[in-house]
Amino acid sequence: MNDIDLVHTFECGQCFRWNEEGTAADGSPVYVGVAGGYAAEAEIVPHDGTADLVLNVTGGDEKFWAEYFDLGTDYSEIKRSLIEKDDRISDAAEYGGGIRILNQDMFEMLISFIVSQNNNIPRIKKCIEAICERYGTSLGEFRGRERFAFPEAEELAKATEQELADMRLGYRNKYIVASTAKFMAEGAPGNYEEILSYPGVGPKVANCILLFGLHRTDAFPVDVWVKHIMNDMYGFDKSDIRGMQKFAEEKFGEYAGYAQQYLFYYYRDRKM
DNA sequence: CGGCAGGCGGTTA
DNA sequence: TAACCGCCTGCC
Repeated sequence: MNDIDLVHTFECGQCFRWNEEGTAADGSPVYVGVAGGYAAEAEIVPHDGTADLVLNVTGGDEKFWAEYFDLGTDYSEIKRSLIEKDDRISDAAEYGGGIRILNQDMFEMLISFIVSQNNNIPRIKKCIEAICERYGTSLGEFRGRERFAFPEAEELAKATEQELADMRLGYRNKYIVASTAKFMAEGAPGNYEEILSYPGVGPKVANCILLFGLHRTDAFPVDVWVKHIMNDMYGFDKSDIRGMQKFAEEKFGEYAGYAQQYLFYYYRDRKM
């Protein structure tokens, strides 16, 4: 399989619990993370002129991990389709060509993207790790460190606003407590309107949850970076979020989420 | 010290 | 329904 690269996949802003923790003999990065309540190590190993994803996991069957890494999707076809619709995206689709949109847990996405608002990635990761260590189940030691699952809603429901405030989550503490309670009471949200009804969830966060938690690949989250990009590449006024959404819907359709990830990853490395 | 960051929610007009 | 502003915190 050629359309997979761990740096592209884990550094494009979609997940917060995978980190490069070593290097393979050939110099390629080795990532360690937790997904679905299992700790895992991931690396890419060259094989017959292509690349194999090799996992060392503490649990989860082959089906789970294939689904998690979206291995059943033909990304070459997606990139071809996007470039055909708009050749301005071709450089970005090539640059981040190994991105895979992970199939992640809905509740984890809900809380993680609430934490992400007005925040940067290193700090988001620290906050989420602190939540996992305090409220999540221990998975025992893996690769030299104790690992923790992201807490289930019933586990996180034990958290108080004060505890979360003490963990430096800031004004988001109220949203986490309220959204966890809502999730417990109503079950997982299934569409944009339901996601948007969660406290602390606005349009940007809701689109992230749609894309990463429900794999709704037509979702197109517009954050400040995407505003910069849409202004720079397509001339949109930075305040015209509705225009950007409409453009993405009409131009990229069911592949808008992939387009957003390629553009985001491409521009982020260029530090506009 | 002030300004800002990968937004949201409440208040205005 | 658009525009504005306060907000926790960390970093510059």
